[in-house]
Amino acid sequence: MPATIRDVARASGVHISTVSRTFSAPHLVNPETRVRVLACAEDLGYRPNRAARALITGRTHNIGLIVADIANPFFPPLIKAAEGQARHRDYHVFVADTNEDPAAEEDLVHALAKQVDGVLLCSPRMSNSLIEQVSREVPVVVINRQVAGLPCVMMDVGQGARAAIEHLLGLGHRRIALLGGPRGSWTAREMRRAASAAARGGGAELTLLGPNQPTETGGGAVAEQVRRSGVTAVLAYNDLMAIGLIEGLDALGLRVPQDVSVVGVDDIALSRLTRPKLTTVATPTAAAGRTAVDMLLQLDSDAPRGARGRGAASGDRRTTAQVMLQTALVVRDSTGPVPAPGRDGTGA
Amino acid sequence: MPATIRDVARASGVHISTVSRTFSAPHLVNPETRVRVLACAEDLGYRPNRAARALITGRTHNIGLIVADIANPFFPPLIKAAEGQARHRDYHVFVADTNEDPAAEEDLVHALAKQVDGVLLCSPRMSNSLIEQVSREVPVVVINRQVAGLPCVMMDVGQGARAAIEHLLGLGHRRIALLGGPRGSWTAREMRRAASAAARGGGAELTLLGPNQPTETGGGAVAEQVRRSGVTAVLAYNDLMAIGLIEGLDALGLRVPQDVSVVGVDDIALSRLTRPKLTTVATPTAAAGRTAVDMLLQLDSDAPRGARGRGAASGDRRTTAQVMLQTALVVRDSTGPVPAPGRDGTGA
DNA sequence: GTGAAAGCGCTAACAA
DNA sequence: TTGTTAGCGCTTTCAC
Repeated sequence: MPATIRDVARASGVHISTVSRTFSAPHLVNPETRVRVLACAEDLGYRPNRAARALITGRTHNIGLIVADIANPFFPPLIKAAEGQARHRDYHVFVADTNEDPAAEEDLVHALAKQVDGVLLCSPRMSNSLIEQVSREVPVVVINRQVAGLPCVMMDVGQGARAAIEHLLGLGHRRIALLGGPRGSWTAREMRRAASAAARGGGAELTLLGPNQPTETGGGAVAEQVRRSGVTAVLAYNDLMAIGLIEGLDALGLRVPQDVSVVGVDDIALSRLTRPKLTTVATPTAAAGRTAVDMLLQLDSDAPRGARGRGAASGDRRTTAQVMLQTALVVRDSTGPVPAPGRDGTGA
Repeated sequence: MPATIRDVARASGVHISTVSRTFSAPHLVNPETRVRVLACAEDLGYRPNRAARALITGRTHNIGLIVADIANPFFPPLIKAAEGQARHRDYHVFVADTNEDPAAEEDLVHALAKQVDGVLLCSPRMSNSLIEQVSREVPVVVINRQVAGLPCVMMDVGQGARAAIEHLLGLGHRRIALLGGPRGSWTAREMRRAASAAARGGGAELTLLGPNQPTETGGGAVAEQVRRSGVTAVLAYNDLMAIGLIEGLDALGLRVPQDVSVVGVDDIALSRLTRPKLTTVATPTAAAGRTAVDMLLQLDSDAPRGARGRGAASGDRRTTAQVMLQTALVVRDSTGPVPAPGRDGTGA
């Protein structure tokens, strides 16, 4: 039913290769021929079949975007930005959800590999070595993780965690807890490292709680632990956990920020809408999505491809960019001065 | 670099057509040959190229999912559910964002058409006639809208709106406002119709405010109008607007639910986390995503396709299902009894 | 049960 | 500037 290149050729009285050129190398065809072909194409509603084209050019003009959980509010802005940037460059985006399952990540990369020019791996839970391995099958840009030798887009959560701890120190807190994230998370590791250093430098004690599910439920689940630990402030792995924790503390009769200060990470839209409004480390998720797409497409345009170009210099290691995006502490209402001794929730 | 069917054929000493059969019609090949071929394939890391296969079978095993705004919290659960269901059936999903732009919707369908077996149109802003038109190019399932002759998955927001109004009537409210949604929204129209009827039936006066942007900002923007209108309760087009409205009313010194009751629609995750917790009409978004995928794939398996089957009975109108999913009112803390006269925010 | 051959829609040498 | 030819990776008749 849909018109093919042959239909257009027939209608405009030229060979199919001329039609092909009209679309993929217009400058190589006589202007008059071109307008005629274009008119016929328009007429028939012809659009080149990208899949057929990909078969020979080696470029699909598709990319894959693999995330742990589409419904986690951290990801949608990233997905939206990546998709927008990709489409702006005339690429379509496969989105896939792994449900936080490392094995699903690997499967997905393999399944998508033939249909895409590259894959964006967001906050992968796979091991670094596995990532390197799959990156030999299809170009990969990693988001939210550093993998040596691979292009990566990271957010400087280390700096963010430091800023958060210093903010808490400045409010007088000396007993602080870090609500860790999921096992295998690069972000969680970076936060831990930076928060520990900052706490140590400020003469504060940092209690590590975790690993935890990076969700509201995960945050609520540790409320009791937080209470028992006697800390006066908490830095959570992300906003969702922070919000869950605040709810949990509330249920235990502890007020935020009067009894306990809580800081999140990500600055999801939600963090502005809860009561109290959340103090959090804003991460540039949309920028990360755009940047990652640009890097992937850059990689792609460098790489030799296609039926003919195969086996050429495709193995050369070009300098692989690693980008670190800045974060910023946003102080809202969930942090406050350390409570006076005796006023804390564990006492009277 | 990636292994092709020919590599496998060479390695296992059979013709490529035998390898092909091993994957697409295993029962037609001798068990012994089959295991040998499979072993070689495994060995070489061979996976059939779906795009090449699609060229001849006419089935891409991809679907398109077109939404107005990925970052609108209403959509991610739907996207997640649809993607999960699709992948469960061995389909990959292109996700595209139109930024609420009807023209972008049309472009996207055309751009995706050749690469997918069908498209899911979520809350489309296009006209019905345009939807019918594009549905002739590629199978379409419409979500959140009724289009005659096309398969549709709807949520019964009419019933939901009625339940919400009745809930408010039961609390004594007689002056109620309906915060309308965006222009061209089927949901907005259904809500208006049902809410008007229910209000009339209950002897209440319904003030229509809108159309509005279906966002938090859109909700906040009408707070002043709501105050001036003197209503004691508001039914908002969606939760985001309801939450924005509550914020806006708060800024004007009006308390929810003491001064004004507010009901949302959708029951997004967020609605459980704000203060007050939102009373809202829960819509089964995940179920809608799954159902729509199932309907699309059903359609797909009915349709004759492929290079050979072309032009057969592809024009026949099979009975196109239209599914209406139930909604449910969830009463939380943003609704309460009508304030006693004199206590309302416009007075002392 | 397997191989030979044609061809899906398209691009890319090469020749004219 | 245009046409000819070969072929991307795969499936599917049709013989054998």
